[in-house]
Amino acid sequence: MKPKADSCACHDPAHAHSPGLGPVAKLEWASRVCRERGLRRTPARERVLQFLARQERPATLASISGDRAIAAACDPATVFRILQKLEEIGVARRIWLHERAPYYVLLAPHDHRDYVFCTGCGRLEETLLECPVRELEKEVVARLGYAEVYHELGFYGLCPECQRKPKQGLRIKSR
Amino acid sequence: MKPKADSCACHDPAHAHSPGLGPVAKLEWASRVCRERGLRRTPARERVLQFLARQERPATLASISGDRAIAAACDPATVFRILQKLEEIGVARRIWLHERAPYYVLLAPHDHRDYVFCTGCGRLEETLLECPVRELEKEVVARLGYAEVYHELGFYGLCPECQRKPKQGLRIKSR
DNA sequence: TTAGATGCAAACGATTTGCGCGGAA
DNA sequence: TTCCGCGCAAATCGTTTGCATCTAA
Repeated sequence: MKPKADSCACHDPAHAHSPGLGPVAKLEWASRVCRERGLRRTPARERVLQFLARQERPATLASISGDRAIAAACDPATVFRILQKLEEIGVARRIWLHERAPYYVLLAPHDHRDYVFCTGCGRLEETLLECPVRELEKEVVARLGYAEVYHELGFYGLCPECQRKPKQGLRIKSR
Repeated sequence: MKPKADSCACHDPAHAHSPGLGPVAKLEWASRVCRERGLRRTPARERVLQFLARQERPATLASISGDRAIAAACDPATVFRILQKLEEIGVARRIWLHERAPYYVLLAPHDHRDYVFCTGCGRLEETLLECPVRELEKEVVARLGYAEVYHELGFYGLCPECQRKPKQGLRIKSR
């Protein structure tokens, strides 16, 4: 864990946070940061990074370590530790979306997405809406004195499909 | 659980969501909704509601059931079930703020707050900033077809105090 | 009188850790 | 040759549930 690099960990307010890189560039960026931070290159981490890079939305530890290629090659505990490390060096972020289990997202410079989570079925999708909150981050810095500020914006509601279902199983199992 | 009332469960887009009621009015509102929904009036729930009503920020199950008055009077499991029920009838909401344990907030008509969470020490405070996201909720309804939409906006960063501490214990224990 | 609430203790689900081994640097 | 990273199994943590009892209505 060398104290080397200062690669973007997405805290730079100058970043546009919106369009985002493609999976390839993302993976490249992530690998580079890992290397710069002195992490050893291991097949396990390589797979996890690949998986995350092509993900369109946050993934849980279960879904990651459940992935065919990953499950075949490495233990969930390892995946957990990899994710932990990735978060530590600012390559991934752990977020909570009304579930007991956290989700993980690969960060990437100039990238920011917001999601809608269906409280009926748990479906998760990008809003693709212009996010007005980045301005507010500045306020949090200026008025409240916080540093390295980022935000998380989540929408919750019933997706069209769940609206058609009987009023019964509306809310997802509370766990 | 009678299907009676239709009291505001904070999904009405007409609501201003901003200033909010005082603790007393809040408690009154909550009690009323409980009654209308056919919940029995019990001392345990009364205390929990009182506690939540005077809270300025989201509270965890642990902090609630750890409260002197509450701990003396009822079991954590009971508090859990009360909170569960409150959420069910739209009086409280469960949210996640980068912790394994969820937080609970008492809802109230015309009330909406956003918080900043310090990733260094876990401190939680209101931003008191004008929240621009309510507009976006409409978009989520209009463009994505979701219903009963609400949002959650959280800011994360290092509070002034934690910025002064050594770079060591910066990030809170990941658990 | 009766269905909803409660307490206690046990069960669970998912993360997190200890430990000894193996492989990248 | 050294540590970092890995797998396996066990520990933890906080939530969630089963069941018998109590109580508001």
